Amino acid sequence: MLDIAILGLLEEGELHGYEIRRRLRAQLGILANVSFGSLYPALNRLKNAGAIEATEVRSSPPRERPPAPLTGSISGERAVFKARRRSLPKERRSRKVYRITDEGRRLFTELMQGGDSEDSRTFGLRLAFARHLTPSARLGLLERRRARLVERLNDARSAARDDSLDTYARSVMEHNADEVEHDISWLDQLIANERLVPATATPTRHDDG
Amino acid sequence: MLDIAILGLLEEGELHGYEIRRRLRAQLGILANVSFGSLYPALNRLKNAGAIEATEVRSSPPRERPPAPLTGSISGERAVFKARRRSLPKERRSRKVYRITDEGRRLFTELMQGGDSEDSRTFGLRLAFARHLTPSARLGLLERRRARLVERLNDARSAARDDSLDTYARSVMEHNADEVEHDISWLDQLIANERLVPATATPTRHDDG
DNA sequence: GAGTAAGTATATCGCTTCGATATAACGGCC
DNA sequence: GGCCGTTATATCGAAGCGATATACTTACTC
Repeated sequence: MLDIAILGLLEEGELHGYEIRRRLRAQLGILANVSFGSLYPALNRLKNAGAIEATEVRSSPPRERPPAPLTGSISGERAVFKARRRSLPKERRSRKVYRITDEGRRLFTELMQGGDSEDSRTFGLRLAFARHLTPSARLGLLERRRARLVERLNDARSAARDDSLDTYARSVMEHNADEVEHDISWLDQLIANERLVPATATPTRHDDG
Repeated sequence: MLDIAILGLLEEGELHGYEIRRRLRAQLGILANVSFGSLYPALNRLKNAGAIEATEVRSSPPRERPPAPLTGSISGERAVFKARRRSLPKERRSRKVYRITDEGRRLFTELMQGGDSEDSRTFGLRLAFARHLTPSARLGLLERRRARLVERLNDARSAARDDSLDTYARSVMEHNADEVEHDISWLDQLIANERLVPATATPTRHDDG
């Protein structure tokens, strides 16, 4: 699950760990509210699998710090320090910048297609990166998800009919079923849209600087 | 999370592992689609914590049916009997029947109240067992959840406004926000209902067997 | 200008949960 | 009699989470 998210982000450019997490939270919200305790192991896992490469970047702005504070020119150092504080908010401490490999791109495609999107998070993630899929793969993703939700709706409705449930449990079950229904009609819209504009769809390729 | 579900079920009568799982799936659906790989460790955990007790039951005489205090309906019993003659003789191999203790009841109350219901599953589980809470605790649960969802709605809306998102990602984000909004108005109804009927609320105490 | 709070960045630990799998006993079926 | 499906308990490895540790920088306050 995390693998899809990481590879999907790295498809668009190299990033370091902290930034990956920041973007996942900002762009995908609850879908990928990921903690470091899962992110860093996931990055190592992907690195060991050859899906990504890491480069250690030392905090090296073009200007070097004076090697030794030998003399009493404290004011000189202070000036440098001050100037630095103003002008370079960019380079911080050592980071590991991750870059996707060919194997990673292959794996990404595989993960995007394969398996069924059991939970809504995995599906949401896949759909969020759906521009990387071919139109037919995209349609397949939507339709498989829809089929699964129809199954679930049946279960949810029959669970809600259970006589042994009290007010609260029943309310939860009914709300649950309503949400699944809502999800299905959302998917129906997406599917209809896919079918209407098969050729016009998403010229989202952009040249990266 | 599982602890709440297990203790909540055992509040209403003693059950064995397999049956606990069956009921969780049937009655709570997606909320507690639990696997044995989490159920049995959870049962052992609770046992070690003194929250539940286990009794090994050897293949008892086929006459007795200990497990089901669910319905009092005659037709239901006849149906069970008939089904039994055909396919399921009900008493099979050795089982471990679990029973909640006083400590377990204390823990259950604590888990039901404590912490914030971060994910919707934990909240749904708590609400499904809300009849065990006092009216004020119930109201608190609903209001804390509502507050959290309002926060989340802000995040979701601002994430959906992000210009860098393509059609698919934006659709996911917007759908997400819509669902949160829907959740909030559902909660508003529940809260209004709680406030309207504070005395009439849920005399759900039932005499068992 | 010193102290400190907050932000950036990587990493690990223990715990929970999941999916897969093993094992075992029994009934139904051909 | 052999095999499959159901009931039942249990364990394993992998994945993910929350908490925590460490280290460096930047920003805010007195």
